[in-house]
Amino acid sequence: MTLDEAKQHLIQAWGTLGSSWGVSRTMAQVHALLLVSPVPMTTEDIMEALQISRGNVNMNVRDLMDWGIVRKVLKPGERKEFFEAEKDVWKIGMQIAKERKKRELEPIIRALDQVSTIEADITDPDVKQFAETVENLKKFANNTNNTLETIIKAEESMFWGSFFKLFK
Amino acid sequence: MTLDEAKQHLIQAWGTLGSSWGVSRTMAQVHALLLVSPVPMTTEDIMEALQISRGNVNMNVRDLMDWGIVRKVLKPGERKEFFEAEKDVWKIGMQIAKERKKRELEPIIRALDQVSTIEADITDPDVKQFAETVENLKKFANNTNNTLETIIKAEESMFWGSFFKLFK
DNA sequence: AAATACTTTCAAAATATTTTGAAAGTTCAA
DNA sequence: TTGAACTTTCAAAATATTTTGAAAGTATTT
Repeated sequence: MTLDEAKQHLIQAWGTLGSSWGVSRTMAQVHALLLVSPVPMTTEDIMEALQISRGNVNMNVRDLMDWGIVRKVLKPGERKEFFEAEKDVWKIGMQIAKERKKRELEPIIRALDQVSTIEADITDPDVKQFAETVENLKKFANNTNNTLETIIKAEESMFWGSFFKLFK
Repeated sequence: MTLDEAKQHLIQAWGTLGSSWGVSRTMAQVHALLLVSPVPMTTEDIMEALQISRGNVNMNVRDLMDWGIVRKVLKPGERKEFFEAEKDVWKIGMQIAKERKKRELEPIIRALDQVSTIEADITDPDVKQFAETVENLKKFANNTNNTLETIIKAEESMFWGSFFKLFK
């Protein structure tokens, strides 16, 4: 398998993985492409490599930056913008966990809290089952939230730990 | 908020959550509906509650059964099939983790292994970056896989633990 | 101030996914 | 064996999502 074949394989697989986790196929592919590139790429490089339009690249790169896993790089003397992906796989995982927690876990916790304000007769089996299920979902969601919080905090303090070591 | 309003809210929120995690909105809604129902429901009950077609209900219920979080219930003397959701939230979580591991994590690990068979000059920086990134992705994916495996196994042995206690 | 070199936006087009419903299939009782 | 009661399938229709590309916007140089 040549490098280009291998890259194509990986980009395809990453796109498929993305789309089964609710991330658009193309966004995942752009991410994979930047991930395996040894140097930052321009919009045109990406258009060329994935055969997609300028607008599409622009949009997906912006989303990846919103996720905090791709950065804009400006080269002195160049007008064009370059993009590079975070290469530390653990950091990528943490960043995605952090964002999904904020974007998807916290909203569902708020929705569950809302829905708990139901005022009704607890002797009605329908009401009872509902209240109980919601209560259990809340517990589970809060647990997940706290666990992630702990891991993310640990990760960040480890980062600052190594950061400060540089100055010892 | 009345029970019906609360149910509607929850079903909506669950649908939204599902679709941001790559599960079809309707499948998540059917799941939520069964989750808060105190009794098993028929295809027609579900059609009525969510205002969707028979074929749609049939398909989504089948998928939920494939995920192992909804069961078919046959009532003696009734021709119709009833469906009920697993109510134990922790079990639901474990079951989903188990399935996604099988359906999405393991395939990507295989893809990464495939892509590592690239035979090329390691002094080429392009090849080097690629090999390194793939290596790191593999480590991360295998780690995740093993962690899940451990949790699932622990969960299952706990289940068998409590199961056998019944016979003491 | 105008020209150049880019980036961003967004309505329309293309594509992908989901939904429908009627026909085919199945099961069971008479 | 037939027919009634149900479930499943799947091609076509509806809907949702993604993609395009050209126009508008922005920043920099001359």
